[in-house]
Amino acid sequence: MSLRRVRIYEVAQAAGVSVATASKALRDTGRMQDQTRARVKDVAAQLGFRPNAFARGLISKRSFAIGLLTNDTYGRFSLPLMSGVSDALVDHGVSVFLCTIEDDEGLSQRHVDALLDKHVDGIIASGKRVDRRLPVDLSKLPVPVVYAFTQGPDDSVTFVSDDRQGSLDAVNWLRSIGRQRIVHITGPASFQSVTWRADAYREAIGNDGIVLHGTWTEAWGHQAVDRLFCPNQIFPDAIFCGNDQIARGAIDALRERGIAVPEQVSVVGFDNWEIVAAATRPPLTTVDMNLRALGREAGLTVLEMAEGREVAPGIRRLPCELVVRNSCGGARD
Amino acid sequence: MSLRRVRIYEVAQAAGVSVATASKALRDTGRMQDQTRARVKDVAAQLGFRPNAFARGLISKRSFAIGLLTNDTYGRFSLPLMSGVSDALVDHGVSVFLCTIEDDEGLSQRHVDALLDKHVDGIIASGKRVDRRLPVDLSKLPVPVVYAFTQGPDDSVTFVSDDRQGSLDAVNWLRSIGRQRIVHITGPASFQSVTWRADAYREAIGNDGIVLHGTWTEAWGHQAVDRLFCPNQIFPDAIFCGNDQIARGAIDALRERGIAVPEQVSVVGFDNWEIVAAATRPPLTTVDMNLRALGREAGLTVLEMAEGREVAPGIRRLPCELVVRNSCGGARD
DNA sequence: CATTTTTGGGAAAACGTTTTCTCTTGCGCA
DNA sequence: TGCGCAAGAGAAAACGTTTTCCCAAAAATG
Repeated sequence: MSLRRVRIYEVAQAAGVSVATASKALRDTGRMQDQTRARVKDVAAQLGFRPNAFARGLISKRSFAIGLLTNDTYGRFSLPLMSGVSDALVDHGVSVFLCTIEDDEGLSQRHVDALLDKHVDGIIASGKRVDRRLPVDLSKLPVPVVYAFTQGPDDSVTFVSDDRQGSLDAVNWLRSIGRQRIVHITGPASFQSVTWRADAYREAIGNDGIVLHGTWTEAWGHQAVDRLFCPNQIFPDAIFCGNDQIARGAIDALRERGIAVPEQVSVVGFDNWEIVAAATRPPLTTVDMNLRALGREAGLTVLEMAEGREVAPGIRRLPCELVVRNSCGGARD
Repeated sequence: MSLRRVRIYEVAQAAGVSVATASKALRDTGRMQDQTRARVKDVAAQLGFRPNAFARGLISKRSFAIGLLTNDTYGRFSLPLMSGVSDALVDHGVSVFLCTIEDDEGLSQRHVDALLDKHVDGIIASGKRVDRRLPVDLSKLPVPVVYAFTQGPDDSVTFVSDDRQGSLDAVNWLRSIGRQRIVHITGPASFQSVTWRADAYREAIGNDGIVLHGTWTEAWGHQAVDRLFCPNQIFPDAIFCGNDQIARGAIDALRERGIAVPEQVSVVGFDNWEIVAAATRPPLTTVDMNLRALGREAGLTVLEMAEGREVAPGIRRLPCELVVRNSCGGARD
């Protein structure tokens, strides 16, 4: 390992110009003959010159690094987000520090301190719950902060998915394939996203409907089906589930009762968590929150702010997308 | 945002010493009266002085950042690993760049270039498969590299889990609770880990046993059970599965056939993928590869190398751990 | 008391860029 | 011919530390 790195000084010498001219040639600034510029660039490429980030940062105050803070240890939400951020930024030469802080205030602070010490160009705060804050105050940092899939202060730039639109799409899809008695099995009422999704469900079916609250687990999906499909009752012909795990539990329960999915009952999930959605039998039609896209937007936005452009605060809702598999029947036109 | 950062110059002034003395006081080097040192430190703390990482790096050539490269987009393996790395290093002031490179050579190269440009102190290469290499050559980089859960060159420092020991533990546990007819349902024979686990299985039961190869899916677990439990046959009384998804498929299939788990058949998985292992009914007893510990070791090792200490190349196998839940019956003493 | 050694601390160089001046040269124009 | 101006390029300052000398005073030594 360790070939000595070549400095701009060497490039300048080899090209027969001064260091100043070499720098200007490479950065496309200053005035000089096109020929000179080309020659310097050639030499630099040949020598494999890569400017020293420390020296450059010392002057420009930019590190081309950002931090992604998350309390989602499991990566359910933060990984697609991260992937989007990274995607959007790698071509700008920006790398991403991932810091998982699991609701520990001390740990969070240490991570944030480490990020600030390294002069990150910005921070993206993200979480596993859109209606909770991270256990650390990022509001008076010397770098720009954007929030994605977590709650920020009032005047912050925040990206979330449009749960209402996603839910409307899901329920309307069920209606469009002829389903009439659609119920909603979902998570704890204390979650903001539960409210959004349930409200949209009611809005789409045009009446109060049936909303069952429980936990975010397969077990609850099971149990809810047991409750809905007891004898001497008119059975639902479709279930809109608050997440994919509930949907999977529901589908398993339906199969155990000999009720055919999707022939007799259609099931839609929420999250498009591949590992769950692809393993259900039949594979699950579900709402994808487009977290990668969310990450991309968040990444580009924090970069803009780092470059000094003003960004209006507010909540940006990015559209969800219904991913049609086989748990509903019908076929999207 | 943006309170001007205080420079060491201001600290020196406020403490009535020179910049040189201030630096030495803070870094615990040089010679001076204890009282002077204490005073400088006090003032620095009071002013909230944080040394500029660019200036420092320019001299020390250290960034206190490392890169974690992985092609495991889904994070199944890389997230626990990352978590361990980060854990071990955050208290050394080191942050971790996460780069997911999904088997794309160009993308990999861009990420690696970005890391080198930032003068990372080291790189940890990791993957989703222990017998595959990343699509990029890290062998002649100017920074130390360690490999974790992926294959490196022959003379590299590599960390993997001890699949043999983990498998022996699992099968011996089944034997210790009285199981006699133990079969092994696992993934494609082309995987190194499949071979390790199957060999250990055979070693533990002392004969050839029954090994069924298929895919890493629930569907295969299902199917394999269908094949094993056809009438007019002596049924196995335990299944050692190559991963948790297969185990889940198997358990579901057993339940559908009215075979009681764990009363009639014990099932053990591999991976301890919480989301699967905790959702099976009953919850799955399974082998945990201790990826966090793996990450911790890899992190500390790459740091040692960054600090210039020699580390002997070779493959380090870290122990697995059997996590006992309810899919086997019995109870560990 | 004279010399050497140690102690405490400062001046300045170094790290590798970018950027702001400044300088020379050549050219157009009256 | 003399003047102004633009083009092209370089010298040097700046960024904020760390580190290497160096120096004066104090202490130890003979």
